[in-house]
Amino acid sequence: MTYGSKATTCWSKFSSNLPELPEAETIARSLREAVRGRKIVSAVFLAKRVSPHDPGRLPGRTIRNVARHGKQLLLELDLGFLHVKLGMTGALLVNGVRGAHTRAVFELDDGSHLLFDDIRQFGSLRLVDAPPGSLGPDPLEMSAAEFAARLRTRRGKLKPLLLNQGFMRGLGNIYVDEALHRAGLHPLAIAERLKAGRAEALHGAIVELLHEAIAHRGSSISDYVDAAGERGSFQKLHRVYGRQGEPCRQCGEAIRRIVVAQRGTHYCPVCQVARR
DNA sequence: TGCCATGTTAATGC
DNA sequence: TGCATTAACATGGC
Repeated sequence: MTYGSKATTCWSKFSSNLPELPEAETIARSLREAVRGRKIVSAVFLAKRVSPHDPGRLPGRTIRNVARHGKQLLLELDLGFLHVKLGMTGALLVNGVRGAHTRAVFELDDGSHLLFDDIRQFGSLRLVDAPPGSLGPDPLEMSAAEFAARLRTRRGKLKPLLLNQGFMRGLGNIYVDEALHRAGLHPLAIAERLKAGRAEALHGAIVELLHEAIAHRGSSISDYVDAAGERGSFQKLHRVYGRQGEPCRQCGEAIRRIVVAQRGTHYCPVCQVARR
């Protein structure tokens, strides 16, 4: 992905590939500073796939705040919410350069522009009256005991369960693999069979992982170079994701890659032993 | 060239 | 009901 050029310095890029909770949090924080209090002057949608059904409601609305909801974003307006699903390649750019993958352009009352770029168009923008209620709790807003209690009721495998946004919102493929490694749990382990202590330890690993990733502004796994140097850096600290064949940082064993629930799944066969 | 990567949703079957 | 499986969507990268 390339947007703008190094010669163009007066814009900021709030994006990441494969955005999960830490990337969405990073985007929300930086976007909040840039657009809070701004009024939307005009909104143009360039792709039907990603445009809301009633875009005419947007002009004149004031953006009161920007919140993260799992791995999604909510622009809180003075009338409803603009619900942003980033999908795999969605990006929100303040004063970005309009390009072939720009799907929406919002003109704001201070003269700035907010772009929604999305190469693969898995993302969407919708106007809603209330935050979506169909997702599970946020891992950062849930106690370890609550998490363990929820795990206990599930008979599925850990990997697909943690990817399931209805069970818990915010984790995607990268952070599920990283969390399971930190907790020493095999991706195929059955949720309900975990002892309470191990379930709570998994929650602790998830929270610690997410906080570290947020501190590093998330993971950027594409090779683009941002003019402002605002790429996330957490990809350098991945312990298993994308490291198949490389030595486990904990024990030296080669990281293995298997497919679970149609997703590449990375784990250490020594540190993450399947128990029965 | 054709497959892979990904998140989400839907469909189907057990 | 929950869980597994498969497909669809889009497109750049290899």
